[in-house]
Amino acid sequence: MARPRQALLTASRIIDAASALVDAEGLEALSTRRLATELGVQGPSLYNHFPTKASIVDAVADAVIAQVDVSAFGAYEWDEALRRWARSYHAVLVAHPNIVPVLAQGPGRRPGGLAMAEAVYGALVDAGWSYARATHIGALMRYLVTGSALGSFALGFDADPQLYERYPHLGHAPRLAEHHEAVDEGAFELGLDLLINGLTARYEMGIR
Amino acid sequence: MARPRQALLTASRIIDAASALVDAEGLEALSTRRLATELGVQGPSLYNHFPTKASIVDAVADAVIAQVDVSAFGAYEWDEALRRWARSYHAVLVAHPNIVPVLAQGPGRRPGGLAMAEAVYGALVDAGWSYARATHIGALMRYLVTGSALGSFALGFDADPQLYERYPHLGHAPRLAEHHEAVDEGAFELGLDLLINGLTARYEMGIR
DNA sequence: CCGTTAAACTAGCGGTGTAAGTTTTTACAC
DNA sequence: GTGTAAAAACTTACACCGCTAGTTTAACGG
Repeated sequence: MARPRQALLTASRIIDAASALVDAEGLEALSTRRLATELGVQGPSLYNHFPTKASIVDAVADAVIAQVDVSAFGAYEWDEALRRWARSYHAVLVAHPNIVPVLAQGPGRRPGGLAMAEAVYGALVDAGWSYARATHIGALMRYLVTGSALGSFALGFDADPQLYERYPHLGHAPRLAEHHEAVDEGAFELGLDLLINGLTARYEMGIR
Repeated sequence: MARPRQALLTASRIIDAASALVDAEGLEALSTRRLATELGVQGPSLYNHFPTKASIVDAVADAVIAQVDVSAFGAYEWDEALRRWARSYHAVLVAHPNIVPVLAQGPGRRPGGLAMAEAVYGALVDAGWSYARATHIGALMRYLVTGSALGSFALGFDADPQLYERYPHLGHAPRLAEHHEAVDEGAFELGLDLLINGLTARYEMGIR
């Protein structure tokens, strides 16, 4: 087949297929040949639309970040906005856990990530936080959200009970997987409460 | 060369060389052939000592975790112990950033990681925290430490100034890299303060 | 209508993890 | 002491990887 009358591929078709593949089978399953097969095409054809595989992965990551709702920053006080944004951010990452390792490396040059950073940082600075503190707060929220999405804490423990015989306090560890959603959500919500309540207290004391 | 009189490889020589390679050139540079070359040996010889490449990476990760100081849990109150442990954990990860993506996936079956979890969880439960809350606190601390080590927040922004022209609040972003250590440390210390002070307040109110 | 660009193809390079089988040495049982 | 089994190196090779180069054909702009 030479050039077809109707293009078989578009950037968005590629991103959609890549996202589906990563969601279903993980980052390791995303190879150029595999992705091309999924799209009914040969591997190198992808390079007519993206310069490298990394740029495809980046596009997938940015499509996920674009789903995060930042509208709270125009509608609520900084603390409530931060809380609502963090929950949306967290929910999106939990829905697409396999791409989190890419997101955890930072926004890079991805427009969605930069737009989100702009919204957060702008709202904090507008509320009166110093540039340095606004940066710290943005970093902290990213630590909490990506840390909690990057490999479930509960699922990070191997389920083999025999493994824990030598650790008297870890007897419940192999059963963590059963409640992993509750464990991970509980930790996230506790962290969110502690961070935002603590920040609010400082803010009201004038430490910004 | 058949079997040599003196074994060329041992598990610990392999782990040492792999750690050095990962520290110096990153996880991507760690290939079996490259590692073997570094050890003066052919690639497949590694498989006489480790079943898979993943098991080598795991061993490297566990050697790093083993450097974390958990001795504070026997010597201080739970909150001060938590603070000292977290700082040691953070320092170790900052010293070996390239292996953090592996650590962030959880302890798995690695003895060092399990021993650390045992120390933390045991100390929290002994201090009176409920099983559920102790789990949440352990998870939270891991989120903060791995999140802050997994790709510097400050270095996660591309340094190209042109990239930020459309984002009025991100004008300082390209210069974040200059102060990245201070930014990342500041965020980590702020998070540690907020989390532990918040937990202490709850603890003293009897919410455990 | 003609030249350029676009979008598919095939062939192939150098790399990856690792399985299989070979050779030689060492350690141990009788 | 000798026979045997295990250990630790080797070579070869397979299937896969990201990606480059060059080819073919269709669509588009002047």
